[in-house]
Amino acid sequence: MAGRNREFDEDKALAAATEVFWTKGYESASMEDLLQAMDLNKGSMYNAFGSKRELFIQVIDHFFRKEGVLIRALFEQHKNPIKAFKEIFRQVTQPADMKAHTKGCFLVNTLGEMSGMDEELAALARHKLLDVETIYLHYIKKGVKEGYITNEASPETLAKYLVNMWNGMSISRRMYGRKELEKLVELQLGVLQPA
Amino acid sequence: MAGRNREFDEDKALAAATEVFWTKGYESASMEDLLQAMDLNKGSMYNAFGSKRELFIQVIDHFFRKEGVLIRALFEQHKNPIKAFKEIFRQVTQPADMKAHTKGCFLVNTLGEMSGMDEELAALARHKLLDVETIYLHYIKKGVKEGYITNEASPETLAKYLVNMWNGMSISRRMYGRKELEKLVELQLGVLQPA
DNA sequence: ACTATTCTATACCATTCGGTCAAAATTAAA
DNA sequence: TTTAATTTTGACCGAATGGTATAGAATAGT
Repeated sequence: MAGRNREFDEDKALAAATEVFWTKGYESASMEDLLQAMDLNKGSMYNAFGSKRELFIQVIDHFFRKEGVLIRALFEQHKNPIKAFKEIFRQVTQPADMKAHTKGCFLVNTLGEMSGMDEELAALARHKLLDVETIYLHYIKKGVKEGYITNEASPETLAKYLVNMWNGMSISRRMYGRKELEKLVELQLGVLQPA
Repeated sequence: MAGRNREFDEDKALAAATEVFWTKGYESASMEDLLQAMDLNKGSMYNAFGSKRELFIQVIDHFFRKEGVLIRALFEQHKNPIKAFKEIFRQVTQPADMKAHTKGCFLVNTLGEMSGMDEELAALARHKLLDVETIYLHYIKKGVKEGYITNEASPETLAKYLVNMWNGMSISRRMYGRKELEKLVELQLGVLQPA
């Protein structure tokens, strides 16, 4: 009841696959691309993950497991949730590098690509984005109670508003320069505390 | 110096191809899909359009030629540009059918899919969206002069704000139901006339 | 009527696609 | 040390991909 040990690090393999899927999208990412990035042979990959589709599902899960933690951490670092949102949107206005800028948001990309093509994978991305909304909602409620957020719309609507803002900026970042994006962030976050 | 006449209607062929590209995206739309929808054989298609890529370029051009006219017409129908924007976003909250709802915005889909894969096609979609922005800008300026729009941000920023709102809603429509989308439209268009 | 040109229709092509399989290699339990 | 389980490796596969070539039908100018 035993066998040969795995030689590759599953986490690193998933991270490498994430990069490929994120950059190219699901359809355009070929198994050859993925195997090369993951540094695996076909057999190993299919033995470990089953198929391209199943790999993708694991990649999305793996991605959000890490991302969710980061988002929560940001809100915990700031008493004022608006400050946290500013940090979140700094990823958009001041991306690490040009490639990060072009890649956009993995979940938004996936929801866009898979809608109408593969409802199951679309739903996967959609649910992760709704999980983000749930995180937002929690800290927006807190922000309203503590007086940081004064807009009279319901926290539920405000949470959706911010997810929608994220969705929009994930597209608009491919259209506008840094200054323009920063003005958009300022205008849109201003809605949370009307004059 | 002559020859046989074309038997198919180029406009109808492009419209049929638009439907396929819009629903499936560029990569996922196969030539077989396209030829079947356009009701053409390979030879005719390659003779008339050159390649899948060139067909796509023509499809995008054809699409926006019609769409640009519709958008301008909407603004001409309403003295108050905010009313026109409400009409524009009614496409999102009250789509013709479920399929139209899932398809989203052709230009947003294309910009998302092609960014990082084919910069030329991405730029094509981006420029069309910037053309939309230019139309918005024109009528926003008018709306400010005539007192319909009171937000003190520059018309240029407001135009980008509305394009960004469109981009966001093109994704969010795959996440939320009608009522929720309507609340988002209300909240976001409210920004144009602060209390 | 003739000829040049352009259309349609279909057989065909090389390449790439995701995926399978069998053999060799490795390991842990018995 | 044997045995059974598991992974790695790379050859292999059928199907689908975008694209080409060729033959025949139709239509224009001469």
